[in-house]
Amino acid sequence: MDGGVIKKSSVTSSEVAAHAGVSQSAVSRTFTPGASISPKTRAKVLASAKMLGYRPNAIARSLITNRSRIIAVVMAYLENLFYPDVLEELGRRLAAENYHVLLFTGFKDRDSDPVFDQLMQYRVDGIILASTALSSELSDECTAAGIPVVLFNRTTERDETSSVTTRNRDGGRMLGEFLVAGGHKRFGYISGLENSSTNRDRLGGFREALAAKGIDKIEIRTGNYSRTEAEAAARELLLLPKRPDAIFVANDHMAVAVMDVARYEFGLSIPEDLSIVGYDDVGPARWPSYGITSVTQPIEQMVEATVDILMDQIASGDTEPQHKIIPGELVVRTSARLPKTGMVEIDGQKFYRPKKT
Amino acid sequence: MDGGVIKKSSVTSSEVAAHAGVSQSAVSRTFTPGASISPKTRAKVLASAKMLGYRPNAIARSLITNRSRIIAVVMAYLENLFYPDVLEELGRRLAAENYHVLLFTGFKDRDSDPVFDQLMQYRVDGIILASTALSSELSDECTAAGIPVVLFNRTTERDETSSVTTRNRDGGRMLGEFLVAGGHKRFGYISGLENSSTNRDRLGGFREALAAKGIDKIEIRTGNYSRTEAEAAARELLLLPKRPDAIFVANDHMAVAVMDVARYEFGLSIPEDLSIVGYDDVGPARWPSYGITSVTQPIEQMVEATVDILMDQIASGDTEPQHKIIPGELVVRTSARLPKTGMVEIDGQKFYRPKKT
DNA sequence: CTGAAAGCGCTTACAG
DNA sequence: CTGAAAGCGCTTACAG
Repeated sequence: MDGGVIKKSSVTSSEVAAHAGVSQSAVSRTFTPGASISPKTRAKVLASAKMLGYRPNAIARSLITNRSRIIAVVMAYLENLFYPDVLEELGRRLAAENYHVLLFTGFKDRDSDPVFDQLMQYRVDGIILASTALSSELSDECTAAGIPVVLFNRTTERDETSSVTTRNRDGGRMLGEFLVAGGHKRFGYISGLENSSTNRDRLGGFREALAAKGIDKIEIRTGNYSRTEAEAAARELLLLPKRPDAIFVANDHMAVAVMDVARYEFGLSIPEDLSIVGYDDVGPARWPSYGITSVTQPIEQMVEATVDILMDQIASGDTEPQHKIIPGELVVRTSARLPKTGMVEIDGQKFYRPKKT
Repeated sequence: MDGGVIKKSSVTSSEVAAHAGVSQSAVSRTFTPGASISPKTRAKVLASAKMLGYRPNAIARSLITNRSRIIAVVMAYLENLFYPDVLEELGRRLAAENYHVLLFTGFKDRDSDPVFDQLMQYRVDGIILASTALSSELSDECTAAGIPVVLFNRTTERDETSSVTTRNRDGGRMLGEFLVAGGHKRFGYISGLENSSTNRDRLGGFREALAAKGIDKIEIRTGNYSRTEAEAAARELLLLPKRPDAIFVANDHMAVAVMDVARYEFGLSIPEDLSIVGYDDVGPARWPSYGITSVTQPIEQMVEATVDILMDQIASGDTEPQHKIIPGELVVRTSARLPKTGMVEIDGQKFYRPKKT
């Protein structure tokens, strides 16, 4: 009795061919969707393959097709649950397209050149940069090599690289209007990475909304998307002689830390003493301990757009930059005082949608 | 003027060889650490390579060396920050060994066979299973193919696959002793996946500690490592006529949800009305809103052990299962009433280390 | 539909 | 140290 899987290092298509009594080409065609092969031959091959435990070698296939079916994902800030959520959705969507994720973590800045070198060595079919920017030389190099690159949740100045973002400026503006309508008087802002496009746009929109009401003064401190730095920034703001009564924190990840500092170090009640709003609508923002009023970044839509751009560019070979901007929505919870009007409730979830005047 | 990077699909070693006036072998040797090549030839090659924008094709190299330098990481539960932390550390440590991570997410159960098929096609050099078990056939198949597999934070019954875990039984026991010493009388347990080894061990140790004090009754509900299910489990426990005064939740991710339910749905004070302890010592456990008394799972040590096993087995070709068990420690915070004795404070961090009797 | 053959871009004995 | 050559495991014209 034998009948089991052959215990050998790796079965090749030639071995299967020999076993099935066909050519190696026939084996290859059996495992190539759409190749011309008779049902009969195919069945023979499949039987032998199963018996021998054959699996096509994706490496050898890649070498010849010039397609690795691998997408490099460069992602930092994994401690911010927004990114693990994105990663999971990316994995799902790419798997559905029969692509795989080669993950590079821990590159927050433009120090990504070494990682980039490795991406290139693996001849990845596309690159998703979720929290890093490439230097423009690298970006050029990808374009030259015909490898599509998509920036996720970030743009570059000259828009020379494809990107998927949400309407950060609108979001910042909505939060500003919301806080003004809530009767707040003194405003603070805790920034993310100062030179990141999301940070600039959120602050820009916020400024604009306040300016429209004649408010020009915003106390700004830097949090760099880091919990620890956000805590320090919060302490500075809350120690101010004229303490803000509303703080916009550039993302929920930091907003959680800011709330903890306000409550547990300063003994403040939220939102009675201090209103806090964030951005992303990430997990902890929805936990009852925080209930952060926030602007959503719809992960599924963002990921879908990212994968669509990539698939399109891989198929067409045209890496002309594409930009997708997705609207977000202001979700109202308990971390900020409410305006008298403009609240809408849908399925138990509150939104702020003031009448346009 | 030219002098820029050549805009071509991909530069090969032969092109570099032609440009440098050497053989293709010489180019290969230049990029193979330890290969015998004269400094002079090497310099020539390097110069041409740079000028042409050459990067060795890792795919072609893999085909011939039978080493992809890719490790497959299968991971689920990314919404539990423990796992993103693990992922980041794994990325760092593997990168240091010049390995890369091919990530497969979203496979919680033994439904991992399709994903497994793909791992195999990419001829990965090793597999890390962080929240999935392979069926034993698959495990056998990896062994047959000589691919090292390490279970992270999980073991199998027959210990036929290498694993890295912490002393979950000891941890459960310590938590039990801690709660008994704290004067609690009625105990609840919210489980993780019931058939996971970590869950069984944590509960086993907890049971043992209580039994040693003559306590046999534990109200058990199932949380399956899911926030929503943990909330439901908490509601059931807190609705009991004789409500527990101490609940051990199988991990911090669920414990956070349980605390929120206790406080915001039942209006309970923690730890006055109810003590809660968790496991993992994950980010939110340390946030002041929660301050969960928990048992640490030292991620750096666990990841180091995992990578060590993998590197060892890849180098030696010997995939004999290895098991590494790392001790954890009971970190005391504010979510549970304190025992009168046995507390130790080190660097502002409290631990429970009762004298052994 | 099928097989023989070339070739993807490398590494690595082998001979010099 | 160096080059010519074989070969890794496939895909894909090409001819039949």
